[in-house]
Amino acid sequence: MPELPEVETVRRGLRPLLVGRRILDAGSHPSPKFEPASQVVGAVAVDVDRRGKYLLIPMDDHRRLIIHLGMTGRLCLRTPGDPVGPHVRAWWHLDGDRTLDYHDIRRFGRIAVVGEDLSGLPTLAQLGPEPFCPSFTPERLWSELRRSRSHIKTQLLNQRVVAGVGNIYADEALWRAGINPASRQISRPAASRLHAAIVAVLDEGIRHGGTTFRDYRNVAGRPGLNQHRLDCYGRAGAACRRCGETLRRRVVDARGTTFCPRCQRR
DNA sequence: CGCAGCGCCTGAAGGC
DNA sequence: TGCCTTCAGGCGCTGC
Repeated sequence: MPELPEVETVRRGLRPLLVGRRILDAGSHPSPKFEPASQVVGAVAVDVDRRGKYLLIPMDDHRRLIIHLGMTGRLCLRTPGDPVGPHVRAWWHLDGDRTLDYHDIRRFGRIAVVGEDLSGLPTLAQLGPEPFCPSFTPERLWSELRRSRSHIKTQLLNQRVVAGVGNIYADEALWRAGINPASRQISRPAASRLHAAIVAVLDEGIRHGGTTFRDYRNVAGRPGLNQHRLDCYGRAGAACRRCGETLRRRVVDARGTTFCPRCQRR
């Protein structure tokens, strides 16, 4: 489940492989979610950027190739003679005789080519602040959270509040801030703790190459290391590292959620 | 306009 | 052993 740290790790690996390369040919799985891949044939990749969980690849014709990895998306470079994986949903043949393959077992990902207009991608168009950007402040988070009565965890998963947080890092941040995921209102000091926790867990995720539970791999095909450092997600039934209570799992708005019933009281 | 609920997908895991 | 059911979840869409 690629979230911001996983997508950022992919971005860093992909950039040196792709920048300056011309797309000589491309193809895709027959689905509107992947067919736009072929629209960049003939163009040269100028950079590899990221916004939230989206990869944005500006081309020399001023359009951008957008890739969202969904739940199981992977990007990797293939050399001639390498076997083609069974779940390749799109591919771009580059000058230099390499092919960038987009694998996606469950096809939750998406590919688009856009110019200035992002109206075809409303989630990207309305994305909230980048967590590491100075515009993401405790004040801004608190005022955003006060506008809604949804569960706090659900609000963290809303990409308009802050860009790039998914299920794993939402659970980690709420655990670290000592906030119950089913809270609907939090205090100003709690919002401040949550802000710091979001930034910290995402930063640690990036520094450890992302979190691999099952499918996530970087561009080199290797899993991340951050799964060994998580305090909360995936640890239901184990002891809380802060208070020793047994971590519990429940469902919050249809999302599996792990939390500590003692140090994340309502 | 906000938000709850559903559908999309496939492989892994568990039950019988 | 093998079949069936359930689960994982980001996001687009629908409808209240």
